[in-house]
Amino acid sequence: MESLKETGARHAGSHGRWYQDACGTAFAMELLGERWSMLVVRELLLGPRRFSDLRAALPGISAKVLTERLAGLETAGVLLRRRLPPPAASQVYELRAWGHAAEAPILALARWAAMSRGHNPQLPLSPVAFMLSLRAMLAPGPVSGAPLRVGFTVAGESFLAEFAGNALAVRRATAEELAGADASFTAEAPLPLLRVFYGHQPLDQAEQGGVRVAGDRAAAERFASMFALPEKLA
Amino acid sequence: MESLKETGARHAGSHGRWYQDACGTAFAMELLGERWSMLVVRELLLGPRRFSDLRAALPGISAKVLTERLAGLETAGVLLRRRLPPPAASQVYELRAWGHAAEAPILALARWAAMSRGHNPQLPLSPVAFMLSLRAMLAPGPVSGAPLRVGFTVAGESFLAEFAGNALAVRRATAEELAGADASFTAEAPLPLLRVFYGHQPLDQAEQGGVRVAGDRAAAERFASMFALPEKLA
DNA sequence: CAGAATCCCATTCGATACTG
DNA sequence: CAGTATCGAATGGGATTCTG
Repeated sequence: MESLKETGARHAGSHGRWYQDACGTAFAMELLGERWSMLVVRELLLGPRRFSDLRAALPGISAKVLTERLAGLETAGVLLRRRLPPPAASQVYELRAWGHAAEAPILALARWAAMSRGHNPQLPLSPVAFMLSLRAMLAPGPVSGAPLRVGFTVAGESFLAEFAGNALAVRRATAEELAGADASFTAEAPLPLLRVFYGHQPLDQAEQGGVRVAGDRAAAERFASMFALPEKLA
Repeated sequence: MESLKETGARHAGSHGRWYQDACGTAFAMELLGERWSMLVVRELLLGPRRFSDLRAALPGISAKVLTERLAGLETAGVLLRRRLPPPAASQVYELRAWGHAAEAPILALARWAAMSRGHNPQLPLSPVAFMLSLRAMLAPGPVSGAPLRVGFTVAGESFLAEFAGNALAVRRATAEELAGADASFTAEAPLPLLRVFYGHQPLDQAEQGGVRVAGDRAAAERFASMFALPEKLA
């Protein structure tokens, strides 16, 4: 058993109230349980973001609260603040290794919530949240098949999804990388893409609704069929 | 109490402020993100509990807050309140199927928190939280081997852990069921057991520290060696 | 024991205004 | 753009009391 000294010291990043509970879940909720904290981490899971990026992705958060959450998460050791090299005089927030490991519980929560009736997928969704949903909702089991590289451009942000060996990796990408993909989806907003990936909407119908599909159409079809929302539970 | 006015069809169980976000993580945090909510669910994961059981397991929660959280979780569809048959005139709270499915994200959060330095395992721990930690920290990979049934009595509460096919099931048990187990651990509090399961403390040393080991000692040894805290991340 | 009802203070939120 | 400062309003939560 590790030493863990500190008689009565509080956890870093704690918000002044803390559970006296050794359970990891309790500790996790001290770190991520404040309003907005987990969504801030979510937005950082696909790479560093600036203050204004985060505000844009989290409609409803105020500058004050975002500032407070970023400071708390930094103190907690979840993320760090990095100043970009001179050309760009700006600052970005970036997850540390441990912060990045929060992806697993975050996706697990998303899968759980999606099993609820009452979950409303019509609300706004950030591009990052949409891309992460693909990782959350990749149908399990032997879906395998040939590797697949699929590009996404959603609301101006580009990503590359790489499927290989029954796992799906997602990262931000440049236009050049998207050119090398097997297929690409482009949309002004995530909502029409949700219809394709979780609503079983056929591709040609989606193209009426603001989705552009480029590249190998069969690959796009196969990729889209790999995702499904979990069944609802009572 | 919340009156649920408003035409806008808010999410059930929402606490009046809500994220406008279709992401499942956001919805999950609306349901479980309030202080104490997730820990209440945790305490129900191994079966129904009474109001006073929950208060005892969650030191620091007030009657008012517990009442509010139970009401909110019931409205959200996570749990339901059941009146026991006449002999016992009391009431219990019980997870619904969907509520029970929250075990996956709850354990994922626990694993994540355990990867942090700063996690203090010396704090008090409820018997349920300890038993769940076994499910969270079962070492992955081909640990297999013969099935194993191990009893636990912690602070007067008894459980049976059944390992088979690389999976570990845990449930409450009666004294008779414990008698049929391959081995049994008994302790007044979870802390000394933590030293055995996560601190690599040898059994005979643990027996100096308030742990009683009964039954097949080799089985007890093998079982204890199946668990490990995840490695810390920076 | 199980909870509802009150009281009341500390914290927190969001909006707005302001600054480098 | 990236925050800070301030302020009124809402909420949270602990303690206490009351009831069946």
